[in-house]
Amino acid sequence: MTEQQSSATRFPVIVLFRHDLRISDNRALYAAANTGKPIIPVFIRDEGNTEASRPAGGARQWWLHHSLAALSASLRVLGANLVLKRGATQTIVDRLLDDTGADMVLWNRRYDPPGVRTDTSLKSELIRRGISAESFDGHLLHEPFLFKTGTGGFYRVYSPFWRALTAGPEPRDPVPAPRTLEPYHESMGSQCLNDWALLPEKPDWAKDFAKDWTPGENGAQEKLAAFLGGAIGGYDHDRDKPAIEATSRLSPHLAHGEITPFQIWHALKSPSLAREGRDVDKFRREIGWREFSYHLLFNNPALATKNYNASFDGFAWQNKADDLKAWQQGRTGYPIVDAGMRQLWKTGWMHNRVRMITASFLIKHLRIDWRKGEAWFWDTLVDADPASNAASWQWVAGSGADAAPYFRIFNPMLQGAKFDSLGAYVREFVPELKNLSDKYLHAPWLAPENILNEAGVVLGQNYPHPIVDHQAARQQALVAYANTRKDSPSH
DNA sequence: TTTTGAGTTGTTCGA
DNA sequence: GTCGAACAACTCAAA
Repeated sequence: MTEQQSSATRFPVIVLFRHDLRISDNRALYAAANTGKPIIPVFIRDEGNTEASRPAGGARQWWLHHSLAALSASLRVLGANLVLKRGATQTIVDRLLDDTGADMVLWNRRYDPPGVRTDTSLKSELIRRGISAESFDGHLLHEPFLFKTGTGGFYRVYSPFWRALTAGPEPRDPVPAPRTLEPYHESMGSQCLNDWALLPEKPDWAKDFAKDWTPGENGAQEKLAAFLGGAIGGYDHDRDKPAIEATSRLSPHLAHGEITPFQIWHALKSPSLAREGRDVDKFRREIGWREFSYHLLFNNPALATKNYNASFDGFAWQNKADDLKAWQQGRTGYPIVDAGMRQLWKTGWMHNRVRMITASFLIKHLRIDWRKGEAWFWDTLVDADPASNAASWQWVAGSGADAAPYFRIFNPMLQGAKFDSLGAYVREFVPELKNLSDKYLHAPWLAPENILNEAGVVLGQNYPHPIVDHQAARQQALVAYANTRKDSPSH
């Protein structure tokens, strides 16, 4: 070995972690390990300004704390120490390069607009200075900047998007976790995770989260294995029933990159699942919706703040503060809505079907701007995702790409009766109604006085009267929508 | 260029 | 009780 080669191998390589908190199927980490160089894994908390990233909401911060602890432990087993830093990405990286003499920086790509901006500028700056900088896939099966319609645009409708995605080359296989990492022995002055104060105190509203969730890569793999070994068998049939554990619950793990869509895709090809073809297809399409949401966000950076369809800009929102508060606290008087909002607050997650019901209620029954709902979900969901959250709220509002028609207004009583017919979901999260019979559970105000008495329900005291009348609210929403269409410039 | 078929998740009304 | 139509056109994506 020449003098030059041996000195080249001595320079460490920096691996940036962001929302890819895993060691398996981590192509940046894998590539770093293959260089044989000492490795410095770094997580930079770059939340000083919204130009760099949308600051994590409270529930995501709780998750992030535990996920970083898990990642740190996994890396230590491999021989590397995770370095925690806080500040602007470029500044921190510059300092690390100066301090260590590292000549290579690797990371996995982000697709949210601030992340893209930050990483694009970082890469060009590093390359300009002769530092080797490379990024890898992992967060998405498709690269939004490569994925185009036949005429060169981006997809605005899900079905053609999905057809094109599945007609393309089979997604790559996952790469394994590195067996070992070459340690870097200098102290890097890592900050202390506890000092970041990511966990809530006084009150500790996340105290029940750990009953449902195990943040980290191991937790993610356990959830996947449990799902593929069980619930996927009834996925097509039961996934809309919130009382049944019929969904994968992988969303927070995906949001933090503790598992990749490549790993999920690969696992779905297992021969043991061959008999569940229909359910597997259905689940794959949900992965597809996550991809589509990122596709939309990548091509519409303001997806979380601006109506995708500008003809909604003139919509007459009511935005009553009391109504918003009642919705957030699960006190609307509509049991299925309240159950959902309380599940969200208690567990940091809400069943997908109920997300649609609660979102529809906020937007159409209360006529509160979808952005206020999006912001609440962003703050309270452990799986809050910049793409899925924004795209889904716009979908419900009717303002999004390939959105639900505006006149599609969920009826909370019907939805409750249809998808929580036995009432187990409502009874779990709205216990004050638990003794009410199925017949009135989704519309307690219709129950005769004696039935309410027997169930211990006193409307207006231990459970609210409905804050709006369904029929009237529906009519008003349709009128507001019709007026918007009349006023919109395109008409 | 034009045409064509299609488009996650619903509700209500009236026959 | 069941069923089909109306609700709104609009625009996308590919042939």
